[in-house]
Amino acid sequence: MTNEHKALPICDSHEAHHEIIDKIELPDDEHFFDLAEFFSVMGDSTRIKILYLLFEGEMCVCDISEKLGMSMSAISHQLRVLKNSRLVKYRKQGKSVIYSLHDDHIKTIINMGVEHIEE
Amino acid sequence: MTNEHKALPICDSHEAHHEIIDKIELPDDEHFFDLAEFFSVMGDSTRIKILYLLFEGEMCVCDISEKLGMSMSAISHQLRVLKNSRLVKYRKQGKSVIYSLHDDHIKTIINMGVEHIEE
DNA sequence: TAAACAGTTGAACAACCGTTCAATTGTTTT
DNA sequence: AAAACAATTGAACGGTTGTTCAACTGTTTA
Repeated sequence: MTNEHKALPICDSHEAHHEIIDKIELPDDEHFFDLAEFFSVMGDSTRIKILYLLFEGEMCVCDISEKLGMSMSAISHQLRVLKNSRLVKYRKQGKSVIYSLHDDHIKTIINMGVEHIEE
Repeated sequence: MTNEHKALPICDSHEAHHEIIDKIELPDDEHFFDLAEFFSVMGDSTRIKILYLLFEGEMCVCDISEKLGMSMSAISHQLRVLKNSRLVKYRKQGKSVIYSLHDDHIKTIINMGVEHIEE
């Protein structure tokens, strides 16, 4: 850890800019980390496809796997990520594990994304 | 490309499930790709920090760089990503390039993320 | 109890991504 | 015209991530 503070750039008009930017208070790094992590989870097309399927109702791993044409293992790995971020929940029924959306506001978030890319 | 269709799993109750899941129509792959790409752009803490700063008003690369304690190069690379996704826009002023939020609904999207992680 | 089945898990590999570094562009100042 | 400055760019490096494969768990069926 011999890292010293790197000399950061200071542009000519900084005397003026400082008055403004010094007043800005940002949340902790942890806040940004969590937020980025959440959006990262949405940032994979397989996971978004799974969420789209679950818009229609609960579904077992096998169904999702078949509908998306992907291995159960791949789907299971992704469901774990979605579960950890509280985007989906599950219940067990015999040999099956049945997944569903954790709650309904996920649809809203995705729709905001849809609006952005379509505008 | 000798890849044949892999044998996909079919669970016992699929006779029943098929009636439901066969009816589900998903958008094209491109739709999911674009959507995932958009959320991926939000899925990096440096980029979210930049957007947070721009909530407060327009800012040059130099200011952002100093406020976040990161090199101008790193910030510039990220601003390019944000620009390509139409999350920020810019204008030139002398030697400086001044960035601002592309529009206001970005705040809304981020706030939905904040709500999710805080609930 | 053994076989079949739905699902999970961990390791491994390739593809992707963010930062650094050095070189470069274009504008302004001297 | 030369020097200083704000910003961009491309290559390179290390770290992360998604899928595959094989092994495994737990439940149900024969």
